[in-house]
Amino acid sequence: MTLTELRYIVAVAQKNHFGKAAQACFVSQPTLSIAIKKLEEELDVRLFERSSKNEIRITEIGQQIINQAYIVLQEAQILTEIAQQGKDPMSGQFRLGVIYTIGPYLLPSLIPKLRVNAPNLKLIIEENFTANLFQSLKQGTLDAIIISYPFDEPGIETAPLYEEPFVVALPHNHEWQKRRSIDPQDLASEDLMLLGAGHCFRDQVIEACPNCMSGDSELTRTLEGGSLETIRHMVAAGTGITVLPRTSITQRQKKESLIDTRPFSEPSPSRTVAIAWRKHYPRKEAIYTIRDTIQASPLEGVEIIRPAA
Amino acid sequence: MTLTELRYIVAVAQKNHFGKAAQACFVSQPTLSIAIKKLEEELDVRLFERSSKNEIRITEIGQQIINQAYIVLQEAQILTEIAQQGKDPMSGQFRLGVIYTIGPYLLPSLIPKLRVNAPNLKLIIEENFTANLFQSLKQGTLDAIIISYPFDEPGIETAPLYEEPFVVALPHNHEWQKRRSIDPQDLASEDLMLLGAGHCFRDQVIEACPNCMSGDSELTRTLEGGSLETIRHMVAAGTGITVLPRTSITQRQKKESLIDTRPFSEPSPSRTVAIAWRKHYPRKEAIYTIRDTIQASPLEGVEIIRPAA
DNA sequence: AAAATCTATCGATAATTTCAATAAGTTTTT
DNA sequence: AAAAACTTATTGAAATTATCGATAGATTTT
Repeated sequence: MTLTELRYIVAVAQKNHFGKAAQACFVSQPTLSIAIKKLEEELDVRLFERSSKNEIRITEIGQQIINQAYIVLQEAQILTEIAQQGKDPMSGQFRLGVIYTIGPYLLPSLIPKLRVNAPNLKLIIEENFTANLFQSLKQGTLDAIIISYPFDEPGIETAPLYEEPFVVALPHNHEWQKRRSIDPQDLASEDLMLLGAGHCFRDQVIEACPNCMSGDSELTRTLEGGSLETIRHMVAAGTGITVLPRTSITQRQKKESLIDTRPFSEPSPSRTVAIAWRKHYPRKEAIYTIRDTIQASPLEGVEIIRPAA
Repeated sequence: MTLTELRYIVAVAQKNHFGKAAQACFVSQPTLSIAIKKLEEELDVRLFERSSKNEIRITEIGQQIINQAYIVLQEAQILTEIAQQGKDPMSGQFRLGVIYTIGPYLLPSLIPKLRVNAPNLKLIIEENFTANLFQSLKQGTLDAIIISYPFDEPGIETAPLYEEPFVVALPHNHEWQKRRSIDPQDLASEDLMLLGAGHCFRDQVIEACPNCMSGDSELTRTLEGGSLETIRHMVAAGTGITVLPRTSITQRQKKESLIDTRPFSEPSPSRTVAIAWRKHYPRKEAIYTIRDTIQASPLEGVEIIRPAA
């Protein structure tokens, strides 16, 4: 049984005439006759009662089968309509994962812009650790993730978005207030508060600032489940200092905040934020749009990166 | 789009593996790959995300399309089931027409026998004049009709069932009581009651009995819309005599009835009862079964006719 | 590097579809 | 009765499509 054969019998039922049905199907009359004969043989059922002169008649069972054939064809039509409607790569769900230390700063500006640049894209956001995001990406639960380099996994492609410097956050009364910039080495002597294990930002800070964890203070373990915002409030309260990614500090926040920030002395430690997707992901256009949207109006204080390519 | 292609994509979705899906479809892997590629090109949609090592992934739109493909295949399956169930020519509706002067005598014995011989045949009966039955047969509203010869129409085939003699019906007190048989010529002198126009039996009696309608009595017009049973009661009441087909007289009726019957003198006038159907009617088996059922246990007093064939 | 595991592609062959021409069967007209 | 008209079935050739085995290409694992 083929869809073509079903189209033929429906046409014959409508036209009550093999020749006219063939015309309506844009085939010759023998083509249609043979196809119907083949279907009748396959089903072992006589669908039409042919008579030479008068119009043909549909058998009782033939009518039932033609009704069902019509249903099959309608469902097939719906299938093509689904394909038609969904073939725009810029429409449908797009599940984007973002790590904890980027999401709160990047998404507020990104989401409204994407609403404009890709109005049919139904964005679904998940914030999590890099490791969890990667698992979901590999598994297919996420379409793309925004993470920090280094990130190199088989079957996964990445594109850098921007380079983001780290800054030091101080309480208002801190003695480093008078410094213009901070040397990473100096952090070893301070009460440094960091995120818990699992946050790549924690590892990056530790790597950038030699011996900063030498004390391995009680404080660190206390903050195991916390967020950058929690730490920021603790800095304001004078509990200690911390290192923040530059994008967590907006111009507006700088003025109103209870903390002060200082850049590191050059070369400043930094992280490269990137977007990653499965190598064979079919809707790369959507990913490129997200990348371009982010790069078209970068967050304060970052340096956008365009790959050599 | 073909049903085969839909089967392939459903298989791939189930197996998550092109090779295993191909095996399940009993085709080689290249066959399946090419078919899916062709469908993807036709729909202009990527259904699967292929990666060399890991299992394949279904795209969002692909999942929607596969769901719909499953529906299409299910409906196609239902179609074959309809065909399977309905392909027995001895099942389904069978619309049988019978003329007024046969139905009441033939059907009471025929219907129960057919219930046994063709238990799945849903018999639907229509009684009418020959002309109306013929129209319905030609139009396809009836599958077969039981009529009396002569009956010769283009596109219609017939088979004789039995030869039925005519008999004379008399009131108990009639002077012909003493006769063993009646000569058709003698009817001309009697008050003969006949059916109205349209009944072929009327015409056959008139043809068989010369001058019987010479008087063209008032009575005849009175009976225009009547039935044989009405006339029978009028004979019993002594209003006149009539001619009846032999099958309207059963053994039991003979004893209990208020009328007497006498055969015609040989050669007796008679009618040939036959079954007729459209030449290309596809369920001839059903017709043959009806014919054979009637002939296997003929009504009283008839002579069954087997065609030379 | 090599092996293993997928899917894609190639080239040849088999099967199917398609058409024009025409046959065969009926009915209507002449 | 023969011819014309009309309809579906059949035939034979050509084009298209489906199929397979072999193998290439890509990627991950050993």
